[in-house]
Amino acid sequence: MEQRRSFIKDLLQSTEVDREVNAKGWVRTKRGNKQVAFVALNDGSTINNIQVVVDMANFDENLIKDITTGASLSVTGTLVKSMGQGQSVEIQAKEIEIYGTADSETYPLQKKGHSLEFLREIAHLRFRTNTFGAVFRIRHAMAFAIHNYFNDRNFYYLHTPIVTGSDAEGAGEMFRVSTFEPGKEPKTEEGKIDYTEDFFGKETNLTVSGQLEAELGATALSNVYTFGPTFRAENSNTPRHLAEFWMIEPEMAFYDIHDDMDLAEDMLKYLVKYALDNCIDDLKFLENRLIEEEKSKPQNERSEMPLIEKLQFILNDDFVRLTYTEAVDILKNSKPAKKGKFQFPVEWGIDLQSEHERYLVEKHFKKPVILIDYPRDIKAFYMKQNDDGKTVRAMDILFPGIGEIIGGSQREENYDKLSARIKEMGIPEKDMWWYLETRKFGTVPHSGFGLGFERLVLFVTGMSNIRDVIPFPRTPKNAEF
RNA sequence: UCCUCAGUAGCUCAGUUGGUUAGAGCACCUGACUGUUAAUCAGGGGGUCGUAGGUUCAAAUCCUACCUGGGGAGCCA
Repeated sequence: MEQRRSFIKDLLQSTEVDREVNAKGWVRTKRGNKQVAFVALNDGSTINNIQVVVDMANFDENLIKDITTGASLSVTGTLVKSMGQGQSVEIQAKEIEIYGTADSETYPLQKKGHSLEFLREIAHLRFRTNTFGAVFRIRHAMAFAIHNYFNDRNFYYLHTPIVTGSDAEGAGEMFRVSTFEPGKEPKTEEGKIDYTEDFFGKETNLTVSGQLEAELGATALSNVYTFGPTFRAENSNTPRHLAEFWMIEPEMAFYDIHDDMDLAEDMLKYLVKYALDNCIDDLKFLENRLIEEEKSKPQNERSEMPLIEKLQFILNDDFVRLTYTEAVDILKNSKPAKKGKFQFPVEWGIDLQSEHERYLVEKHFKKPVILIDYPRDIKAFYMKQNDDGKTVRAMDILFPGIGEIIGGSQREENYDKLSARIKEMGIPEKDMWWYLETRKFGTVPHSGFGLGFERLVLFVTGMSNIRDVIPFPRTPKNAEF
């Protein structure tokens, strides 16, 4: 009788031995001698492999030859207590079927470790490594936990459009969406491209944010969130930026900026705790990988604490909350400022530079920091204006090593103030009529924020390049796979 | 986009002030070994030194441009 396939994760936890089982997966390593071979098999259900013991006497020599790193197998045999050290159970193979061989001369993955840069060039195969297996299992867990978190708190998952007709958000350069043939665009009498002839009858782009649409949902459903792809055509070449990334944007009616911060902090802690509770094997692996990697670095470039401790540390303490103005005072009185070490001098009104944020988070407070009440001139039009006439109710959450992980604000709900600000900033009012109408009819105080999903995964996995926490990174000059 | 560092075997890297036939570890192939743990041991094959020019008797090594990648900055999530 055909044995039903078990996941390796379940087999490894099983105490029920001396029974026939079937496992399917990919070979990580094979070792042994003329009498017996040991095959480490992995099926992605866990970072751990199951050891398949092959008594050479029972199998065709050519079959065993084809079992090389990367080959895919179905193994039927007896789950037994391991005779060797290093694992509690193993499969004594009775039957082995090879689905696909992997020519050892040309298969790019080896038993030994590869650099992340090399693996990025073979992103179609990197899932098969321990590191990327761990990263993408954790990425899944975080996505799942986000839906859990919101579902448990009366939030509705709102699907905002990927193709948008408004370019008012001002969140960055956009990718145009058009069905015009390049070079053959119809022209108006003035010689400009005539978008009324285009598929949507107007100029359209890929979304840079679902926030404005989410606000519309929140003014009826109370609490909504979006979780979808976001596109920015910025020529950003850093380990923290992607042209295509995923963003979570909750939007809550009747929330002020303090409720907004409470939610953001609670959610981040929930997600970190979820990873610790559900992904500990993968986290342990990533922690060790990091320790190994940092051995070759000088002392001062190594992390201050191991990954798991760093995650636990986030849970234990409240995030520091202070105003932009207070932060500027701290920076002005800081050692680096007095010694002229900052490349950019600190002055009230400037947008804080990376070096300033890093000082606050990594040197001064040594914990996550939430900054609020930024100068209105450096923030978006929709943020609620404070009574001082100078600042807005914005909040940024800064994480060590990541920088801004969340950016949010209380929204301006006053029609007159909002439309005045739109005019002031030269945003085409005719494109914003629908947004403004939510302030005309039954307006409510409301708030929201945007969480960069990859930045979250970056923090939780301890990886250092954002291109290694999304399966197929899209960056300037790179859309391979 | 700017600054900076790098590109040598399938992978990771060494290669001195320019000087014979460019090396190592791992991987791969062959062989040995009765239970291995990224197995071990012995042997073997494997290179247009990122690309294109230039300097020189002579270039992996020096110069210029370009390409690719890392790190930092800006833009931001």
